[in-house]
Amino acid sequence: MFSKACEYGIRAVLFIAEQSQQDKRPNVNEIAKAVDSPEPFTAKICQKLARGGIILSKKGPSGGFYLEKDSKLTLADIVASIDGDAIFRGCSLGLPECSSEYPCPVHDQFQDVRNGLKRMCENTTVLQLADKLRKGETFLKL
Amino acid sequence: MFSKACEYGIRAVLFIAEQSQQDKRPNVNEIAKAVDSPEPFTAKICQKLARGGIILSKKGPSGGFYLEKDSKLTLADIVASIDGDAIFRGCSLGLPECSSEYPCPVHDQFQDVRNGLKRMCENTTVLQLADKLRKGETFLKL
DNA sequence: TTTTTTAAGGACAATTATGTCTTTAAATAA
DNA sequence: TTATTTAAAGACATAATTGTCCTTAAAAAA
Repeated sequence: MFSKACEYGIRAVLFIAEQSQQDKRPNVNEIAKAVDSPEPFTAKICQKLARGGIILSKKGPSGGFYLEKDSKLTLADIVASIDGDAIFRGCSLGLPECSSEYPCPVHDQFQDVRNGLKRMCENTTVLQLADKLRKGETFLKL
Repeated sequence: MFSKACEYGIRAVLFIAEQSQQDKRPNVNEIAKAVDSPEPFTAKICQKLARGGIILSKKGPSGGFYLEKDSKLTLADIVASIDGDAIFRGCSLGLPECSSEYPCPVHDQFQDVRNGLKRMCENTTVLQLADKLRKGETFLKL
């Protein structure tokens, strides 16, 4: 469904969000440990997310990655930033010209699934998910 | 969402189904042209589908690929045969132990989307889709 | 039987995704 | 100011996916 980079990226952002709520600013090493991902690859992904404005970063001692306290970030923002929006928009059979006027054989069937996915990702905020994490209701590794 | 191999595979099977309904048995060259896919790669995918019992094949002159007239094949069968069932079952964040007792942060949200996808793929038959193709209501390329 | 047509199979090549390492630049603290 | 900590950047390595090519085996037609 998502690329590995996107899986790690979502996990990383959720951890960063949860830490930010506690006024912490984890560095790559801490993030990689918390979400059980390869550290240098995680660094790459965090860089990309920071360049894309999805997360904020600060260099130097006690630096690291963080989110604004009132961030309105959604799952959809993270996914689009790493994997692009093909999963929300593209034809599931890869036809470049697929549309309702010129539909692929599964156009209608996938429309519903894709819209469901899109709506869910747009309506799920990172802060919501971080709350559940903090309460120990959900988990980021193992 | 799906691998390229799976996209080509679904398109190939739908073309084969539509041709089978007209008692034709297209060869790889005809399939690749009809669905606009690279011929040798398409051959590989058709081989795999034939080995998996998804489609039938016949060598020699006037040979090719075909389906039984009363095939009960669904989209889910094709996807599972090429990409496996991770898309229907696996954790969207890649956690190996994700479950309702030990859920990842997006477990509940994705449950619905994934179930929707699964149900749709299981309930959509290849013959249904081939009918629409034959009537010119849907398209396999461009 | 021979030739032709086709799928099957496997080796190979190219591309993309995943993952690592090293150097540089920024920021803080001493 | 200097040393230390950190992200940024880019080169590099590995693995997986995508794609090609060539040989073999099967089947039908001539």
